[in-house]
Amino acid sequence: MRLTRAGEYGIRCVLHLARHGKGALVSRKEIAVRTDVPPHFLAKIAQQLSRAGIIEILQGANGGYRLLTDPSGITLLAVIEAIIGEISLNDCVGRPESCQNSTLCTVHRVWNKANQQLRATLQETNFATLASEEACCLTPFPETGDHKRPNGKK
Amino acid sequence: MRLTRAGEYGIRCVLHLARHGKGALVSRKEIAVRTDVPPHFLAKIAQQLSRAGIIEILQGANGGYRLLTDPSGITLLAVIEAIIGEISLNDCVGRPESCQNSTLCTVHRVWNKANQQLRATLQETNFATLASEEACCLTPFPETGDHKRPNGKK
DNA sequence: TCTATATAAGACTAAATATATCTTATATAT
DNA sequence: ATATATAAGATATATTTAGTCTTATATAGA
Repeated sequence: MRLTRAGEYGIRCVLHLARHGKGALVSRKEIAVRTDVPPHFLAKIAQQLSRAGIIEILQGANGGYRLLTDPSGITLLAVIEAIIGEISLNDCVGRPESCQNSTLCTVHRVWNKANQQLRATLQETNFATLASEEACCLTPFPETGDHKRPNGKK
Repeated sequence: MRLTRAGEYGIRCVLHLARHGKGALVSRKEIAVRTDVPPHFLAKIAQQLSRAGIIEILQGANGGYRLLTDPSGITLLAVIEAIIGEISLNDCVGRPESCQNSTLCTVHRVWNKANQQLRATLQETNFATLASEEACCLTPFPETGDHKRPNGKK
């Protein structure tokens, strides 16, 4: 498991849409600017959210994105997994062939427990709650628009 | 957070040592073969475990590694964080300057909660327990010794 | 129907990270 | 002294992630 930039951006996107409520159409450009996500990158993320049934994409002039369901029915888990796939903390790298019986492996049991807990926690949170509170990952106003990679670590 | 190969290898290494008990000296070569970890890579990992005070490294002829403390006092969390640093699910990428007040941000609160849970779960597990049970990540007998990257996904 | 505007989709580039190896140096038992 | 074992850092390679660019498609409105 790793919350990639794409996953983070997906959360921002849905959070922004959630503040407009279910069905409200918001242009990709507005979302991109307000959430500080590169427009083309946002397009990809939106496609994944669309395939997951979370948003609807409207093409053409005056197009944009909108939530298909009420924010209260959209969990943090659903959004994240729409982007990065099902969360799994333990990749069981190196020796997958011998890991079929992972119920026998004590190490994997721990990882699996942790994994379940993590997914449960993320599932408890919905975007109605998130949108009603403060978030530091949405800009109140347009930004400079530069998207050089920060070289922050980890 | 991501359990890298190095982290996985670190667990295997300590698990193998734990089966020999505190203070028992095991050569790097033996560990490398039995845990299927490239010897030079193991050396690096061992250095991190050593700096973390988990193992002691003995140089010279008949050298090797050994646990400094009883396996029951070594947690899964300690080993993992010795290798990959403190676990953090949320990198808060993109906008670290505005994330100082993460207590205000509802999204971060969720991540932080999940993060605490995860670390707690990994801390509950010690290597005496792990070593007493079956594990699928240790080979009973020496392997071929080839270390091509598996191209398994995710 | 034409034009402007908006997104779709995939190729492509660049950067960061992870993984593994190689070389030279150092320590220790015999 | 010598053989054996690990230390430490440089280097190479692969993979993944992040972001951009180009061409195609869809829609509203003149």
